[in-house]
Amino acid sequence: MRSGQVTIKDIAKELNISCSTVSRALKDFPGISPTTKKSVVDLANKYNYRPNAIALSLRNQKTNTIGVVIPETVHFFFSTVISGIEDEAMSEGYNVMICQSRESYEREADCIDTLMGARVDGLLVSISRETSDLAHLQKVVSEGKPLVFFDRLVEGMNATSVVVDDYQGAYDATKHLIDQGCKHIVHLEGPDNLIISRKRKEGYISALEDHEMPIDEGLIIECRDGSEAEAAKLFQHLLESGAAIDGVFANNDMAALGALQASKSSGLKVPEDIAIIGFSNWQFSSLIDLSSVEQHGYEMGREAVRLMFQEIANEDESAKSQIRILDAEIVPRGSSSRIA
Amino acid sequence: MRSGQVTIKDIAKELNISCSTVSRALKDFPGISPTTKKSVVDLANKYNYRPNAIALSLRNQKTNTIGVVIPETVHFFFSTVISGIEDEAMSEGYNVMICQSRESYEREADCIDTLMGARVDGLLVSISRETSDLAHLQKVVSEGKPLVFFDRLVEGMNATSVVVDDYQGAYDATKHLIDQGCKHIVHLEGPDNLIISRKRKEGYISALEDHEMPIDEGLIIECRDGSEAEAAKLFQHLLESGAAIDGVFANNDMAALGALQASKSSGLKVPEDIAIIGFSNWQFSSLIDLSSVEQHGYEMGREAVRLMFQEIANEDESAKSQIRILDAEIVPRGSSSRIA
DNA sequence: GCGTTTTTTTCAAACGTTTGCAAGCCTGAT
DNA sequence: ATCAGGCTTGCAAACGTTTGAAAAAAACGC
Repeated sequence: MRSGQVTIKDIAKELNISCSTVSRALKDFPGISPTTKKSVVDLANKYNYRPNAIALSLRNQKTNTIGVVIPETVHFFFSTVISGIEDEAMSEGYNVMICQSRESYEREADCIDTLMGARVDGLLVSISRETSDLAHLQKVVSEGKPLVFFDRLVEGMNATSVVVDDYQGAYDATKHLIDQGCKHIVHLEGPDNLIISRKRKEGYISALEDHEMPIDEGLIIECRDGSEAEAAKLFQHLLESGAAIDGVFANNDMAALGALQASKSSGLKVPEDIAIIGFSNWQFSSLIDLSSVEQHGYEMGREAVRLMFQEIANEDESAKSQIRILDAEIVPRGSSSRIA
Repeated sequence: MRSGQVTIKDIAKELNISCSTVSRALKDFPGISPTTKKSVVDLANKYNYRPNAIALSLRNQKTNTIGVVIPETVHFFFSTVISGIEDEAMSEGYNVMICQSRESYEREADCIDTLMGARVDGLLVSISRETSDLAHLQKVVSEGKPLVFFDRLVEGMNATSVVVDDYQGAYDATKHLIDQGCKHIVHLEGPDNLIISRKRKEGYISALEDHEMPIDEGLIIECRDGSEAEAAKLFQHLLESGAAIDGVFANNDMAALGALQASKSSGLKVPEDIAIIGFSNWQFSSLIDLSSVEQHGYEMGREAVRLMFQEIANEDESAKSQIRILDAEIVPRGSSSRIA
């Protein structure tokens, strides 16, 4: 018995027939005698034969694998997206190969190189924070490989993308606070170089304008690293300055948590004195009853794969470069709900 | 220009030389004239040549890919393990292919089939909750494919495994509560059919015994689905029964959170009236200042890959079937720390 | 100019699979 | 007998790469 897994050759040799016959017998091709077919199938089962996907890929020039480049898998949101990607891909008989860029440009380029070397049938990419040079991505499309971006929109390249509507989510979140009676709403803003941060800020401002509320630049605070501690410190500072505040819309749930902690330690009641809502609906948010905005990561993953399949199927350029914008959905919880 | 990526053949044709020459030129083989080498390398760069990993795999009978079968990627712990797996694998030039069993036996078998078909060089498996029949795994080892289990130990198969020391972690957690002065410690137990639940319960009991404290079966409560709501309800019930309780060691952080909420809503102060510690050190635990036990998932992932490489390298059976037990480490936080 | 060595290049096979085409065999009609 | 026609099977090439062995080309000594 040979060491590795059984191949068509092994079966052919043992039955003294040709590989062609075995191959055809295994896939119900017409023109194979029932006797032969049975003996082949029996032996294949006995030896637990599995077609060698590598050989198939080489022959068919198709790996049935899609590559995913993502900043981090440990982030709850991204792992949710991956889940959606896997489910949708698996249901179509595709495998998924994941690489983490760790928010590094260099690693991202490496990942793409590796996946291109593995001859994946398409690439799903959420670019790293560092990435501004797009040469490595241009190469991908110039070689005719389907490419779909998700979550993070890439400016300066017209490729198919799936993103969540940050503007609308932010607008709704802010409007929700207004509906709860908030008059002085702080925005804990994300890093200015990210598109999502800007979109969310715009949504916040538009909501205020639409409700004829003043925009107070002093109530917009940038949280650069987006950590809980940073937000808590900055927000505490703001409270101590004596500003009248009764609502917070944070760029992410971590920052919202920071605001929550600062509020409580300042003796303010949530949501009575101050209503708080975050963004992203992290797992912990439901646990601590923090209102947030759901980004539907799972659905985003599935949609990205669906668009990918469209690109793989359509040789023509017709379906290219569309941008799918998914709705963000506010999830009101205890931290912001004053009205029963 | 042909559609797909450039191959050695393309380069050979364009330069009117043979594939062999191109291949050797690209990898600094001796016996290639400098002129030829230069022209080949230049053209390869120009066309952005990348060796076809599929073809290489077929030829070398080695895919440089390891397969991972895991119940869920969205669990924080598992995604941490994956992170470790990826880092260690990548550093050795390996790719990782991940399949989720979704805690289903059938899907698990499917995953393994797929990965075997993809001819991964080795398999890393954390079995599903449903799995009791081990035939699909036996097949893997009988075909000589390296197999390493992680996190969930498999009884009845002697394969290499990496697990965390649940017993010791539970012992330390319980001892920690005792050290904080707790006299009546509840254990919120996990489902009895899981080995980890039993180990943790044993650790809890041993710690009590070693400190000459009575084992009160009434203080051991089974939380079957391990949700926060379930734990809160059961614990609330226990409190209302008037039992004297001043400490809780929960099988996982979700249950611990349930106990925390029930305690607070009953007007008990944490940690003064009741000290609480969970298990797994989920991401939210640090955020809500819940004490827990860290399982070092990242390290577990790396270690699993290291053992895998050992198995791939060692043809002999010498290094087989070892069990690596990683230390669990208690992370004391506000929910249990009475002593400053 | 010819034999000999050295340098450079090519050939061919292999990895596992599929598939168009050709070939073998058998049956029955002429 | 011969041949058409239908079943069944085999051959060979292809996918992209590597590599031992052989061949070709160049360089050298005389």
